[in-house]
Amino acid sequence: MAGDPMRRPGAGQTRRRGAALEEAILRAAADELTESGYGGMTIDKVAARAGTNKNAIYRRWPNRLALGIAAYRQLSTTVPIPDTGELRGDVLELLRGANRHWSSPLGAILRDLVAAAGGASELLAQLPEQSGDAAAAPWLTVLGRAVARGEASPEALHPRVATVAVVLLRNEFVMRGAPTAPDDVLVEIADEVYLPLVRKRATTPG
Amino acid sequence: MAGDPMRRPGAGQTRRRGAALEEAILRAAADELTESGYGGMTIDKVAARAGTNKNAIYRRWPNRLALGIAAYRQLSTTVPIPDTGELRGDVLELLRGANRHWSSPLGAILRDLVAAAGGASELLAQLPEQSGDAAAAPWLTVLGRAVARGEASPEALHPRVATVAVVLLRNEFVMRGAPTAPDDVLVEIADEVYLPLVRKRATTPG
DNA sequence: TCATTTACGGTACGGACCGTACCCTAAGTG
DNA sequence: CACTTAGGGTACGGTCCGTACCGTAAATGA
Repeated sequence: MAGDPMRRPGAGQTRRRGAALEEAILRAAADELTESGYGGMTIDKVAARAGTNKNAIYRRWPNRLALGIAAYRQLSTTVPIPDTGELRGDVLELLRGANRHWSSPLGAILRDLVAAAGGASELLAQLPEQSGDAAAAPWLTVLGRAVARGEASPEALHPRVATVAVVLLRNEFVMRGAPTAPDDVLVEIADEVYLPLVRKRATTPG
Repeated sequence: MAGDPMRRPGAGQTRRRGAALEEAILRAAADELTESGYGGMTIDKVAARAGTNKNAIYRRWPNRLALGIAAYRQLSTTVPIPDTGELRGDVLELLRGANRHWSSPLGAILRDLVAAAGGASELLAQLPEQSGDAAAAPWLTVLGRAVARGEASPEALHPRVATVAVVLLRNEFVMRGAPTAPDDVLVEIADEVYLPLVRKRATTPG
């Protein structure tokens, strides 16, 4: 399973081209990413695993980072939106999902990619979870239901407000290098920050 | 100013040792950091600029990252704590300071270092602004005064709550690769999230 | 004062990768 | 069945890390 080129060694060596080859490269790159992380994803190794060579890769992607981002996109999955019936439960569920994601190997890869992009927004934009509104969508959905139930204020239906909780959690990973945030932290973020923020609040003075 | 070894070329070449040499190396590394960023801070270049060689460096730091962190500490300065007389003014002032910091070359260096540490908490802890409570201190001070004035709720005097604003701003830098966050964003963070959060709030149901 | 130990400086090297170049050949194309 | 396009094999230059070795200046102490 590791290191086996996709080409059958002895069989009729039909030489892949175009899309077929591209998919093989992406699969190989994704495998390398999950096995060794972005730092360990070497162009030579990807080429070897895909049963091709560096030419075919550099003909398609300008550099290692671009390949890494493309490969990561194959690995990222969409988040299921919880519906526990009350806001707090949904919030904790979303936070736990994010916690699992960021503490998984996938999370480490994503952090490395973001770091390697070094603020190049045209590259960052290619990462699914950076697409801003894409990341905000589940939160807005959950909040929308809470607003309908009267649990949350309509003013909270604002991307920056809605995503506060997950941004705080992400900060835990970036600053502390924590492997996994303990559940206390999630509860604290929810109870001390997020829920007070989005619940119906009195109009504030001056 | 660039590339000049600290040793006078022709003069009596008194060979530096111990602390004197260590300081010279750190100065050279800090200069390289500001000139070329962390990615451009090469061990060879640091050694050349310090007028020494790689041995002297590797005898003191185990690798490039450790040297980078040590050098960065020399560059980081402490934040002045604003006192405008009202919470909103202080918050915006602190946010603007953070904005300047993160968008400066120093901010890029810090991001690269955090990224290179890749979650190694023993390294991250060496960075001044990661020391958690150190970063929270100005916010707690400003909030403390606001609480005394009756502008903020005492419950806000909690590191995780107090630092929410700057965490959100930092997120702007990490996710978007924005050079500088426009002032609108700071105002939005303050008015939409932070101030509603820390102002006196009614005890929440359930 | 002089032998001994310690720490620097010079230099070379192995090793890992990146990204590029060349050349041959299989796969598509008309 | 030419002809063009895209893969595959391979080699190479270049950069940088981290280590090793060896001669020598600086500290140490008898």
